[in-house]
Parts: sequence; structure tokens; C-alpha cells
Amino acid sequence: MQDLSTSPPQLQSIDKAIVDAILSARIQPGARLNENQLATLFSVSRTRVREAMMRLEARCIVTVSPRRGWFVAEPSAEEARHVYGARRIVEYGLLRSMPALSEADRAALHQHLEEERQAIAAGDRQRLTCLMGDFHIRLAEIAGNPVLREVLRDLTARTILISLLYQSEFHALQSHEGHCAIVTALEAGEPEAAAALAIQHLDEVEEGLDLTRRPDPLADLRRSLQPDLEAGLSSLSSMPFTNHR
Amino acid sequence: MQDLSTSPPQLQSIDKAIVDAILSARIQPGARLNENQLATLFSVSRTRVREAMMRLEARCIVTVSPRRGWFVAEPSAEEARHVYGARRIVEYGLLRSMPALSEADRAALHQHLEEERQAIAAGDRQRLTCLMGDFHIRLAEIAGNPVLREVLRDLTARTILISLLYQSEFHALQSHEGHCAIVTALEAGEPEAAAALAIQHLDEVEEGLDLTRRPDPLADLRRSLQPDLEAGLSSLSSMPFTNHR
DNA sequence: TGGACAAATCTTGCATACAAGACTGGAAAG
DNA sequence: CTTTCCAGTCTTGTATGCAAGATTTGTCCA
Repeated sequence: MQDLSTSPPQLQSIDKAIVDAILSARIQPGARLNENQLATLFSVSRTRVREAMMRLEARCIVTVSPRRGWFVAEPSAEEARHVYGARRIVEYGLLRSMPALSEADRAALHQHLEEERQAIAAGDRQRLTCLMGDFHIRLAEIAGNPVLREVLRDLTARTILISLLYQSEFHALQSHEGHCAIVTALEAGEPEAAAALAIQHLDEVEEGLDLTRRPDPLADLRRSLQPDLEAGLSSLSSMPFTNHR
Repeated sequence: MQDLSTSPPQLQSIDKAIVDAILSARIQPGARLNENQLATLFSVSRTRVREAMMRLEARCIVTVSPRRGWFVAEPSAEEARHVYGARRIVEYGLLRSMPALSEADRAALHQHLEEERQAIAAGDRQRLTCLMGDFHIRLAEIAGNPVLREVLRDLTARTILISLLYQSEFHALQSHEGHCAIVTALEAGEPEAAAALAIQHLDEVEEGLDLTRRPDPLADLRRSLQPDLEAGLSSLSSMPFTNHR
């Protein structure tokens, strides 16, 4: 994503910037979104920031605590289950009804898988998180239904927040292999098989969550006080979103 | 729905009022939503009206034409196909994974079907439109996934707009029988059959659309100048939403 | 009579101002 | 030393004001 502070304050760029920050895991669930700070950051008035927040709230991506502030959503364990349930249903149906892949589709998917491989090799976890979610959105794009694409885009954003809250361990390789299997099935002209694999894939990912643990209210404090293990990476994306409530 | 002009200006009541008006077909696609009029109607300032519009825009229920105004969405024929495609996928998956009906669920569904019958008998088309959409939302509620319920709520609202734009003839009885069949299959403990019936039902409804005809830009003017055939009904719901652009 | 131009009006886009609730820090009392 | 209360500060909630673009209406000219 481009540098926020220099980007022109185009319409809906605020929404996009925040969603992008979530999709690439540069912004944590529960992070405070201060209206004034965002306004100065985007060189607009609070009015437009608030409008963006309203839109994002309608998409369950941020929540408002009255007279206290806006926060990136922190899906509950129950909500997490529902989001995965919804994804299973949507992606199953999507893949099952998938038309035969065009040459361009195949190339795009292979390109994507290649990027996943590179991110794994480089150990670039932020990029990986982004790619892992994007894979499913690309499938929706190929399926050619923009309505479901929008639905999946929001579900993916929420999924990433869920991962950040509950993921005990991230089996990047396993997920990548799941994606490969889905692509292979699609190429073989077996959408039913691809759909079944998608369910299996989502099951595996959900399996990797620890939905019993309550979100740690001290998480961001803990992170801040710990020696910065990924200093090189995180300093690259110096987002001014504060995580401290 | 309660009378708009006397309802307290609670939070998000504006959103709900407009969505309700759409769900009960008391407001036409393409209808202008004047900020000032809505503000005075709800006894609030334009600020809150605009916030509501932003939320509804994020849900594809209203659109904004820059510096011209807000309008209830007029889904294109292509969008209509995508909405139905999305509904097929979501509802198929939803019903397929439906748990066994509890006694309360059964009662609620039968109650709903009974209301449909009454509306048909009474020839109350507005109420029928509302009930026809509500049936599918209730299924999502029984399925117990609030995420998909929200998705279906918005898809239903868009479906109603589509019907108002493209429906050549409304086979109320056919739709009702489709609903009955679905309920019967669910009661028989055959969610797969219910899912298949839902697809068939949606196919039938989409079949009843004439997606070739372009929306008539003079439709509302035409309506206004024609002798009011349903004067008794439409005068009951004297919504101040203007349909004239 | 028809068309083009221009003024007037209306409506939204955006910023700003003020009010009200929530939080913080410190002082005072037990 | 702990707890409670209160003032100060910060942040959001809401209204309002002004500017800019769009539409409409009325007039003038060919």
C-alpha cells in the first residue's frame, strides 16, 4: 500500500487504507482509530473520517464504543465460528459452480501461488497473511460474481482479525498446500472436488485456532514491551495506528 | 412499521426505516432520498441522515450521484443475475447444513406460511412482498448463523428492488408453494432436498423476471398520472418519499 | 416556434463549532 | 496507605454554515 500521509484524500480512500491495513495485518484487532489523528493523517476533516467509520461499521470491520471511540473489530469466539461457517457455505457453493478456468485465470492463480511460495521462503508473515486472504477473493473474482466477491472480501477481513486474535500457530505451508490442491482440482475441471477441498482447507485453518482463549486485553502492551523481534519488518510500515487503549 | 414522523430518532432508526420501506415495497427503486426532507422527517440534522446514507450505500441499498442526490438503488440486469446467483449459493449451503428443526422453529415457519396464505387471500401485495422476502431471512435465523443472516437480509432487500424493476408477473401462489415445499423437506429431515428445492424456487422466481427490459425512466411519472388503481392501499402508507427525479 | 444562454434555486460536500460524556490525575479524607 | 471525589482534559455526537456543482426556469434571439 502506498504511504498514507502522502496519498491524496480521494473518496473512500480512508476506507480502503484501513481495510488494506487490516488485510496486511499491519493493524491489530482492538486498535483504536482516533478520528482526529486519522483526519490529520488524511488531511481532511473529522466529518469524512466519521463517514468512513460508518461505512466500515456497516461491514462489521470496526466498532464504536459510544463517546469512547472507534476500534478495529475484535470478533468473539462465537462470531469467529459463524464467520468460518459462512465462508464454508459461500466458498463451497462458489467453487462448485465455478466455470472452466480460462488461460488468464490459470496464469493469475499460478502467479498468486508463486507469490505465496516466495513469501513463505522469505518468511514475510505480513505479506503471507495478505496473500492467504487474497487467494479466496481471487477465486470469487474468477467465479465472476461481484456480489459474492464483496461478501468474501469482508469475511476475509474479519477472518484475518480472527486469526490475529485466536491463532495459536500458523501453518503457512499447510494453507499454501491447500490452495495448491484447490487450484489443481479446478484445472482438472473438477469443481466439486475443489469445493470439497475448500471445506477441508477452511476446517484445517479453523482447527488451528484456539477459540477457547479469551482475547488478551494486555496483548498490545505486551507486544510493545517485548523486544521487537521483527524490527526490520515492522519499521517499514510505520502506521500511526495506536494499539494502546 | 411505525409511523415515521412520530418515531423517536433512535440510533440507526433511519437506516431501519428505509430498509423496512424497501422490504415492504413502499418505496420504489430509483426514488430520491432528499437529505433535508429526511432530516426534518426524523427531526434530526442532515449529518445523521448522511451517516445513515453512507451505511446504506456500503450495503448497496442506496446510491449517490455526486452533488445530485441519494437514490434507492436500481440494480442493473447484470447485477440482478449476480444477486440471484449469490442467493442460490448462500441459500443452498444454508439449507444443506440446516440442523433438525426444533418445535419452536416448526411453529414459527408454519405461522409464517399461514401469514403468506392470508396475504394471498387478502390480495395484500405489499404485505406479500415483505413476507416472501422475510421467509428466507427466517431460514437464515433458524440456521443460526447471524453472519449469513445479515448477508441474506441485504440480498433480500436488493431482490425486492429487482422484482419491482423487472418482475413481469408475480406468481405469488407459486412462490408460496415453493416455500411450503422447503418447509416440508426440512420437517422430513431432508436438508439436501430442501436445498435443491430452494435452488429450484429461486430459479422459478428469476424466471419470472424480464431482465431484457430496461428500467423505464418515466415509470414514476407514469404511475403518478395514471388513475390510482389501489388508492385504498397506497393511501394508507403515505410515505413522503418522492419518486420523481 | 424552437433553441440557446443565463440567472436563480436547490442539493450535496465538507469543514467547523459547540455540547456532552468518558477518562485521568491529583488532592483530600478516612 | 487506600479510597473517594472532583476538576481538567480529551474524544466523540450533533448541528450548522458556507461553498460548489447541478438543475431548472425564464428570457432573448434567430
